[in-house]
Amino acid sequence: MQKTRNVEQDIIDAARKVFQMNGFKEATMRDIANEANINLAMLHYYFRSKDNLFYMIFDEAFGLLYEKIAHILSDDKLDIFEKIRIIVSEYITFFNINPHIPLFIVREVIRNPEKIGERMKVSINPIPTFKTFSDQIQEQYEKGVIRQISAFSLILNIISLCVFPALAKSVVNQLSGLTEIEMEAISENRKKEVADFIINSIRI
Amino acid sequence: MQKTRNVEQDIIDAARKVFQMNGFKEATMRDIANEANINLAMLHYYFRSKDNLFYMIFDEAFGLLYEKIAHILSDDKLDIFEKIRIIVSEYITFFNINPHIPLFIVREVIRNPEKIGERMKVSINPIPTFKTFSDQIQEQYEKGVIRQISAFSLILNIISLCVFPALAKSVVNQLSGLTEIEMEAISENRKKEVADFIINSIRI
DNA sequence: TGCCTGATTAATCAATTGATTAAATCATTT
DNA sequence: AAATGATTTAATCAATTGATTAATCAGGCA
Repeated sequence: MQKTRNVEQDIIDAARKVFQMNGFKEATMRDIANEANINLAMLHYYFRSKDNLFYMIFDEAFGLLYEKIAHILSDDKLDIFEKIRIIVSEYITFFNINPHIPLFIVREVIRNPEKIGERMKVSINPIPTFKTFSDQIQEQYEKGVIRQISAFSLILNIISLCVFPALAKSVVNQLSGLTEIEMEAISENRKKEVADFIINSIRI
Repeated sequence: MQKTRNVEQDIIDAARKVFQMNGFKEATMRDIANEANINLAMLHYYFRSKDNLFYMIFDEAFGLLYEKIAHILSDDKLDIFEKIRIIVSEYITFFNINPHIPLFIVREVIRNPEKIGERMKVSINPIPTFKTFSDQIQEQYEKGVIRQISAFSLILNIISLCVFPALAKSVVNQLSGLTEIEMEAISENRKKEVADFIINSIRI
């Protein structure tokens, strides 16, 4: 009772894997075809060009990343500290599941800043998100709850602390000789540790 | 009175630029030859293969990064807070001058973990550096000066906060629409801001 | 000067890769 | 069953790229 396979979906799954792992240039249509268990001509039959396939994957990846933080930042039922804890926890989990996404995005932006920059902008709803969070920080600062910091800096610091360790995981792995399981435990620990680190830093 | 040009040095400079910008696979020997104002055959005449050239550039980049932090961490005349301020300042400066190095290294480790992992290890003197810093943290914790944190976590956080913004500069640039001069000013500001952020976080 | 060694060049090779084509196969409808 | 349109395949093309080769050039030395 095998369901007839969905070739398009197989291709997208294969493309996601191959593109995220290797980047646009190093990914080959033949690799994607193999991964999807079809041949090269079929791949071009379903998605006319490498560019087509690629932008589909890129938009999806960037959308996932952006939506996650935007959604939390603009939630007006959460206080600053709750937001920090949730973002840190969700991002660290996300990057454990999708370890190649941050490098993938950074790499492609560097390769083609104008074109990729455009695509990122269309994914972004023009930042009421940012305004909400920024006001919230200002408010808490005026109440004497936290030190002065710009929303920009705080968000950049949060993302830095979540993304970079995921990005550099293979480097740390190689240099430290830790096992996969040990790395996993450290990463799990970091959900609390990083949130505490950030909160301790801004709380007066 | 033109000094006769040093072709080897021209090649190394060209290779550094092209490899760091594009990574191993996307960099072409023809690009390097053009950048060095020689032709392809000359390039192979001086450095037999692309691999040869590449590892020279990789070792240099990784060595620079590592030596910088190792040197400061193992200096026993500096207290923890001084170390943090110096590392943050020097790394932020360094990544402004060499914006492609972090991505370059991460990318190549992912491309070829075993081979590149080996090369990184030979650049590293087996970490008395790390021991010194670790002891120092433990000591300050016992004196009640700082909160408990592992040397590993603290170093990872410091590096994350210095490297990631440099890495993601092109993304931020595209999304924010800030000018080069504004980005430069923010980066300069961050030297103090990031050091404060870290120190506030660990100081009791 | 004439030779010799190292530097330089143009041409070419083989492998890889995105893309296309034309033929073959399959499924659905009449 | 025949026909029609969608799917699948193998073969091929042109461009790119790392590497090599053979020929040429430059300049120091006998």
